[in-house]
Amino acid sequence: MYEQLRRNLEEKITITDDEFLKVVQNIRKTTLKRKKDLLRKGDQCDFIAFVNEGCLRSYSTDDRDTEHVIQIALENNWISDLRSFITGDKAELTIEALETTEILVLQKSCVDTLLKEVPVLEKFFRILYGNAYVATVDRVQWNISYSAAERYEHLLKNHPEYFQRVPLIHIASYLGMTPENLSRIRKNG
Amino acid sequence: MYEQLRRNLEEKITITDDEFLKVVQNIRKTTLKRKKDLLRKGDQCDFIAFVNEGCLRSYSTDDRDTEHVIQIALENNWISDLRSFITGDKAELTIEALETTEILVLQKSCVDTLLKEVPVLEKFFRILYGNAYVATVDRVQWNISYSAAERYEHLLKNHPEYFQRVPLIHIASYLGMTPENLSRIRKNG
DNA sequence: TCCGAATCTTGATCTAGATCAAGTGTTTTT
DNA sequence: AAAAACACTTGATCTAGATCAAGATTCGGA
Repeated sequence: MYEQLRRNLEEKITITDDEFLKVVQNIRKTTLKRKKDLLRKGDQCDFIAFVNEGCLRSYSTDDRDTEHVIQIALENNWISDLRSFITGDKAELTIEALETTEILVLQKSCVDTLLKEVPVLEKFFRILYGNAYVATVDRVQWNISYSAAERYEHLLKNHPEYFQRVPLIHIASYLGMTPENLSRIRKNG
Repeated sequence: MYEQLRRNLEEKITITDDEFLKVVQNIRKTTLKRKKDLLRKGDQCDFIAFVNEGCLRSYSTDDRDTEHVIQIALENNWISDLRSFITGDKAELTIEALETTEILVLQKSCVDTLLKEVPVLEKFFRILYGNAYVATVDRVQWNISYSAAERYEHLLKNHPEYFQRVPLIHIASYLGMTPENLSRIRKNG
């Protein structure tokens, strides 16, 4: 049940059975059906979620009601509106299940308690934020520096699994282009 | 000398005189002349720098040798190639002084020691990474969602100080547009 | 204080990618 | 099993912003 989570933590930190038990005690397991929202824009995001099985996307919605996919999270990844989680501001993102998805939810209030009980988690969160940062900087640089076709090739190389699981319409949005354009790129390139 | 740094730390954490002294002992003060590089692409970025006085920019360089400004850092801000700092990979960014600039440099090796001596800095770094993340997500969302003119208005509102200090050519790059386009937007809008 | 380099502006043209529109194919739900 | 919603493709057109070019202005180092 929690082995996958434990492995994920141990990629970043060393944790004792006792400490891990404390983590588990602060976790809530949930299953979401396809199309169901884990978080809605405007609510406060007071959790981070670990994907055990399934797939979610987070997206923002602009003035013109256009959706922009920010993150795609398959199993063994964390998803949240980290900005809202960190600052306490209202969420700008909506998080939606793309398939029936099982997640482990870690509430912010629990995190605060846990950080005192299990200080090594400070390191875990530092690394988690660091990785989130690196991934996002990557995206900024790619969006700035490369053409739509180049961005597509890069994602296909680095995340081929997305193309097996996620509708192209969401991948196009994640890549910052229209589905029509992605379709044409796939046809030619 | 170090009051500004102390205030910056205390915006995020509570730190004792003793702890702060340990931080200061691990810091190196440097002054950079205009146009001089603090970091060059390809080197490892083994530090983070706090700007005491002056102004720096970080930028990436793509295949076509086009520069893309990633960060503008005036006094009281931290600058680094955080990705390289975190992962140990070679830096993709160059950091250059835009004016004569005084910085406080915190070496990665010192950070590792410091984190053991002053555990509260784990929290500081977690927050620093968190803020870096939030700022970067902001940028992704703005670049995705808004037109060049809207991005300009937003930056003008949130960072009017940039327009007093930083050449428009770098601001244009930061905003993801050509200097010509920025010039026209400023003329009309 | 002067010279060269950097910065900024304006005009003319070009293009990657968006938008609009319509049809086909494929899941999901009932 | 049928209907409805969703996903994908292809074509025609449009446009924000890039690129190219050239002149005017400002800045900063010797």
